[in-house]
Amino acid sequence: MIKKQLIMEKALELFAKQGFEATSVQQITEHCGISKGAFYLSFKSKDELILALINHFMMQFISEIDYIVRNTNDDKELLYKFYYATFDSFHKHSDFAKILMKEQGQSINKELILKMHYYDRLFETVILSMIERLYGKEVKQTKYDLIYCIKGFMNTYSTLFLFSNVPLDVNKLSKSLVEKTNLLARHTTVPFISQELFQMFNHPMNEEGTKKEQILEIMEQKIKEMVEPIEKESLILLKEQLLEPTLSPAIVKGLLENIRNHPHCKWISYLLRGYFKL
Amino acid sequence: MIKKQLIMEKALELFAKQGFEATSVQQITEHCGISKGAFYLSFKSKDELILALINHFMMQFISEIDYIVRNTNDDKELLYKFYYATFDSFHKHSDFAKILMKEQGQSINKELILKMHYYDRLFETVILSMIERLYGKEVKQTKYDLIYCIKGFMNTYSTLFLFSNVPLDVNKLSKSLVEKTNLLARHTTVPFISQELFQMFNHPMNEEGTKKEQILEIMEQKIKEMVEPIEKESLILLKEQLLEPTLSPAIVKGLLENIRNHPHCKWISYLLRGYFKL
DNA sequence: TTGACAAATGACTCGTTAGTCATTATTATA
DNA sequence: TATAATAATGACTAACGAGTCATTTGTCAA
Repeated sequence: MIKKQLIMEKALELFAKQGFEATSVQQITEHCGISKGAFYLSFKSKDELILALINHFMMQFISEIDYIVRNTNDDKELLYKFYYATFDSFHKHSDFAKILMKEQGQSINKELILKMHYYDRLFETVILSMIERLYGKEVKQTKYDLIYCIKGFMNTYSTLFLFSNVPLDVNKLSKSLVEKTNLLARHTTVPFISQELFQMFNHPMNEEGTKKEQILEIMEQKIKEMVEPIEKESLILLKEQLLEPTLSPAIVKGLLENIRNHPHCKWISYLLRGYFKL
Repeated sequence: MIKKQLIMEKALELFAKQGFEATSVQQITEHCGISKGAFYLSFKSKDELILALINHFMMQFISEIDYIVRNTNDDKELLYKFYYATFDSFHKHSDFAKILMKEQGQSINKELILKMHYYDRLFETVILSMIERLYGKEVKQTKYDLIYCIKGFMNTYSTLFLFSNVPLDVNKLSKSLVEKTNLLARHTTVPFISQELFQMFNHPMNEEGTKKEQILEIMEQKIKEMVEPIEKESLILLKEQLLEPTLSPAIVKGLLENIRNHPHCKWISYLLRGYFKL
C-alpha cells in the first residue's frame, strides 16, 4: 500500500515533466528505486496508474471546491473563495495540474477520457450551483455561458503560471477574476449557450450515477481500512443512516464533519453531502 | 511537391483523430496509398511533417486575422469580425484546430514548442493592437488581462464545438463574445497582469526576429516558385522596395494587395505589412 | 529499342517499450 | 532452526515504430 503511494508520487513528477506517453515504466521504477516487477505488483498496467492518479486528485479537488461552495455562508466572499481555492489547489498540486493540462482531450485510453468528462461535469455542476445561488434569476439566460467563461478564465490563467516560472499572487488574481465574473454575470444580455445546447454537450453524464449502492460499496471498503476510532464509528453510523434514516440532520452533518478532513474520506464526504442534500 | 500535400492532408486527418504520437508513419502511408519510403522522399522525419503542418496553418491563420484587424475601418465591426474570422477558421480547419488543442503544451519536440510559442506571441500581438485601437487609454491598466480573457473565451468555446458534434452558430457566438469583451474592457478596474508580468511570460520572443534579411530570403524562394505573372512581378517589385525604398506607400499597398490572396503569399504579405507599417 | 535517370518500394535494422515469470531474498511462523 | 509464505527481482518476450537502402518500376530522349 505504501509502495503504491511511492510509485504515484514519483510517476507524477515524471508525467508532469515529460508527459504520460513519453514516460516509460522503466523510468518510473528507476526513479522509485524499485524493480520493474514490483511496479506490476501495485498496478496492473501503466494505464491503471494514470487512472489512479486522476481519480486521486480529482476526487480531492472536486470535494474541496464543493465543500467551500456549500459551506461559505457569506455570498460576498463566495466567488473569491472559489477562485482562491481553485488556484491554490492548482498551485499546491502543480505537477498534477500540469498533467491535466497536457493530457487534456489527448489520451488514447477510452476509460480515461470518460473519467475526465465525468469530473468535468461534476465541476460544472459545482460552478452552476454557485452561480445560481449568487445571481439567481438574473442569470437565467446566461448562466451556461458564465460557466464556460469561468472555466476559460481558469484555463488561461492556470496555463500562464503553470508553464512559466513566474511567482503568482493568488489573492490578487482571485480578486481580479471576481470582478470580471461579476461584470459578466450582471451585464451580459446576449447568451450563446442555451439549456438545450448545454445538455447536448453533457450528454454522456450517465457514467457512475453514484447511487446509494455504489456509495455503500465505497464506504464498506473504507470502514475496513480505517483505523482511527472516531472516523471509523462516524463512517459506520453514516452507513446505517444510508440504509435506514433515523438520525437528525444535525447529527448527520456533525458526523460528516468528523470525516471531512481525513484524507481518505473526502470523497465519501462529498458523495454523502450530495445524497443527504446537506 | 503534390505528394507532399497529399501526405499533409491525410496525416492531418489521422493526427486529429488519434494524436501525433499515436499515429505511425506506416499508418499515414497506408492512408495515402503510398510506400513508407515515399514518405521519406517528401519529409526528412515525422517531426518535420508536424512542423510543416503547424507552419502551414498558423501562417495562414495569423496572417488572415492580422489582415482583418488592419483593414477593418469601422471600429464597431472590428471585434465581431475578429471573433467571426477566428471561429470560422477553426471550423473550416477543424482537424488542424483539434491537433492544436491536443498537442497544446505537449510535444517532446523542442523546436515545435518554440514554434508554437512564437505563433502564440504573434497572435497576442494582433489581439493587443486591436484592443489598443478599440479602447485606447481606457484599458491602459487592464489590456494584458483582456488578452488572456479573449484567449480564454476562444479556448473554451472552441473546445466545446470541436469535440462535440453540435452544429454551431458562429454569428451568434461572435456577437455574444463581443458583448462580453466590451463589458470587460469598459468596466474592469482590478488588473492582474502588469506590463512587467506580461513581458516575463513572453520572454523568449527572440525566435525568428523576422528581419529584412529573412524576409528577403523567403521572398526569393517564392519568386522562383511563382508562375502567375502579376503576383511574380509584384513580388519582384516589393523585393526591390525592400532593398531600396523608392515607391510611394500607395503603390506598395497596391502591390501587397495583389499578392494577398495568393495561397503561397499570405505569409510574405503579413511580414511585409509589418515591415512597411501598413 | 535501348540505356540513363528518377521515382517508388518494402523488407530490413535497430532501438524501445509494456508486460511476464522463473528465480531469489525476506519475513513470519512453528 | 526449519519451513512456509510473501515480496521483489530483472532477464526475457513479443510487438511495434522510425528510419534506411538495395532493388524494382516507370519515364523519356536518342
